[in-house]
Amino acid sequence: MPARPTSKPRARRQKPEARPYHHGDLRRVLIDAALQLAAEGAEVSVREAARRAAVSPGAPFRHFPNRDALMAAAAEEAQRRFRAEIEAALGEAKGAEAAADPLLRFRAFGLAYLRWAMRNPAHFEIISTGRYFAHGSSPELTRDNAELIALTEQMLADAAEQGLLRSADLKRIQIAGRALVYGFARMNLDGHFPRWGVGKGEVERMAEGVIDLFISGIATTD
Amino acid sequence: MPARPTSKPRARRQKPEARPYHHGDLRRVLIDAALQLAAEGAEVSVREAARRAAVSPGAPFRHFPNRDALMAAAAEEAQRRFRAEIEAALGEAKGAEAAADPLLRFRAFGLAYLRWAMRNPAHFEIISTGRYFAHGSSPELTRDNAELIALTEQMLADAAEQGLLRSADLKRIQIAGRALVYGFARMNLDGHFPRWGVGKGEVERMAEGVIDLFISGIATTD
DNA sequence: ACCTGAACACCGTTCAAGT
DNA sequence: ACCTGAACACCGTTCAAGT
Repeated sequence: MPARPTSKPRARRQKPEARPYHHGDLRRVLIDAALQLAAEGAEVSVREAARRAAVSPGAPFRHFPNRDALMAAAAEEAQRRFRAEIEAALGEAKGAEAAADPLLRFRAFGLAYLRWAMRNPAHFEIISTGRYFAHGSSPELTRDNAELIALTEQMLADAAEQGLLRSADLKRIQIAGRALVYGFARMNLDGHFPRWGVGKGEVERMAEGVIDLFISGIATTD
Repeated sequence: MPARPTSKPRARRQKPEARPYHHGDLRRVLIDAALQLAAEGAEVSVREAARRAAVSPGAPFRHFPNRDALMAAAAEEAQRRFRAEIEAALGEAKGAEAAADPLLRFRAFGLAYLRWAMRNPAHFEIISTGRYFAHGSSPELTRDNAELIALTEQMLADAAEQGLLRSADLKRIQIAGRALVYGFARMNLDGHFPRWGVGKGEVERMAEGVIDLFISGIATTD
């Protein structure tokens, strides 16, 4: 949408985007600024977000009680994007033979998870770290997360029903799978891969390899 | 060691612990303060460490060029303790049948890794996170880490030689194993376990279960 | 109803001055 | 050689005052 500088000065409400911000959706703008800052590898500070929104240092506190609340809101937004991509990937996988094979869907899930984490490390961190804010205090984050957990739980239950799993301890498999995938994502984030001899270009291939290793480990051998 | 307040005032060097600090090994004291702060769940700040050492805010900068250097020094100390515990655990395992079975040693390694991480989460974070400082800038951390990596590498090579592994891709197994164990430790650290229905008391048992699941997945079935 | 701008208590870091 | 204490530029947060 182009700006509309030709509108009369003092335009009445209707479209409150005549001047840059000042009256725009500051909340939204602050969240976007926070995500941008993180993506740039910078520390996310309320003041810098305010600066980018061209408002005074105190203005953000009219929309968020404190810094953690801003981070939580940013995390909610990032999680929304994360989820959208995972569900899109699962949607694609559904068309193929994956519809019948729950372990292929499990694989597609893990792959989508890692691909997003590899490509959006800073946003992934905001979602998953426990440092910035109490994850449990956001109902949206809690619900979203529970739904993703339920999704993989169902895949494993289906797999078990079809006799595809060597072990009946689904909870253990699920947590091991999540630890694997979360650990891989965090190794990337925390800069561990150089010392493991995994170069930038190999990371996504290695992600796939590691997922396949895990799945072949839990699957019945036939 | 008890203090020696009976020594003459103005005691010559020899034992520079007559007065609390002020001339003691401030560097050491600051590192310990940083580790204590982390263990208490507080933010580690140079100023607070200085306060605990009863020195002025500028004093630490005579021993560390900046905050990151203090964090790196704290990480080196934590890594030393971490390594000591892992090697002790491997030493014990060596007596038993584990000496002959490289996968049992691999298991003992993973268990010791997770046990330490579960019991010292804040120190584990200082070691492993990439945020506080550039891990590669500390030769000691780099060397220590490389040695631990070489250790597990050797275990897997032995296992492969004895025909205990289903796959010949040792690098992939090694990275998957590390991702599993690192991810589990971080899930604990980042407060994920409540939402996965893993209670405080179950975490260590689950750690064991997850390691066993992984090993049974990579081992030849016989 | 929302924003400004000054203020406060923090923090990392520097630097002259002290011993 | 090492530490103090004041200073500076930041940050989160509050609050009176403006529109």
